[in-house]
Amino acid sequence: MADDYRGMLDADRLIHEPARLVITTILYTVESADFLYLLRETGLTKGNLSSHLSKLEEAGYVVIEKRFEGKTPRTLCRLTEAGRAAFEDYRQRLKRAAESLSGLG
Amino acid sequence: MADDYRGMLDADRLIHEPARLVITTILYTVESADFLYLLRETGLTKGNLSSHLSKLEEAGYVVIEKRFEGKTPRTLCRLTEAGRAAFEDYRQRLKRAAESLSGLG
DNA sequence: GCAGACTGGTTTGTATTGCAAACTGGTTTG
DNA sequence: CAAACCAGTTTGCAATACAAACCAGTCTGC
Repeated sequence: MADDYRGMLDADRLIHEPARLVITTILYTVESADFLYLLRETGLTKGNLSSHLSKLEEAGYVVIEKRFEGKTPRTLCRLTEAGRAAFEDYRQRLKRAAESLSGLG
Repeated sequence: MADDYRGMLDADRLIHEPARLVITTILYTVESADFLYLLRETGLTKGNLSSHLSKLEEAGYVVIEKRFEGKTPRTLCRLTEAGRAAFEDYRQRLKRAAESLSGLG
C-alpha cells in the first residue's frame, strides 16, 4: 500500500538503531561472529559495540559466549531465534517502507 | 552492492526517527499541512508532535507559519528545500538498505 | 456575564539513549 | 619487572522521546 511507511512507527526500536541494524544484519548472515570481527566490520568504537551487544543480549536477540582461545579471550555472538524473527520483521517493514517511499516520485 | 545496509550508519538521525520519518514523508507529499492534520495522520500526541516539529524547524528542514483563521490559530508546516534534500537522501539510503537486506534470503 | 469546557498548541519532567573516554584484568614485549 | 598491548566493560554526559501538565484564548450553558 501507498502508506506502508507508517509501519515504521511500530518498528522494533532496538533494531532500528543504525548501529544495531548493522550488527544484527551481520549476525543474520554469518550465524556467529566474534567481537573483533564486528568491531572491524561495523567501525564502531569498542565501548559502543559492547553496549549495543549487551542491549541485544538483554532483549534476548543475541547470545554471547565467552571462551578462551589459548590465552586470549574470545567473545562469540550469534542471533537467537527471537533475534532472527525480530530482524525479519524489521526487514519486512523496511522493505515496505522503502517501496512506499519510492512511489512518491 | 550487497552491503549497502551499511549506508544506514550515515543516515540522518533526524529523519531516521520513526515519528519524524512519518512527518517528513507526509510533508514531502503534501507540500503544506497544518498541525491538526499531522496530529490525526501520525497518531502522535500533541506534545510529541510539537517537539518533533520544533526539532525539524531548528534543523531548517521545516518552516512553521502561524496565522489566524478567523479566531482560531492555525499552524502550517512545510518542508524546506533542505528538508526535501535530506528526505531524498534518506529515502535513497533506505531503498538501498532494503534491497540489500532482501538479498539475504 | 461569567464558570466551566473546549481548542490548539507549548513547556516541563523523567526515564532512556548513544557515545567515547576512562578503566579493568590479563598478556606480551623490551 | 615496567611499559605497552589486548579484549573488552563501565562510567559520565549530553541528547533524546515521550506524555503529563500547562497556557492563552474561545465557545457554551445558565
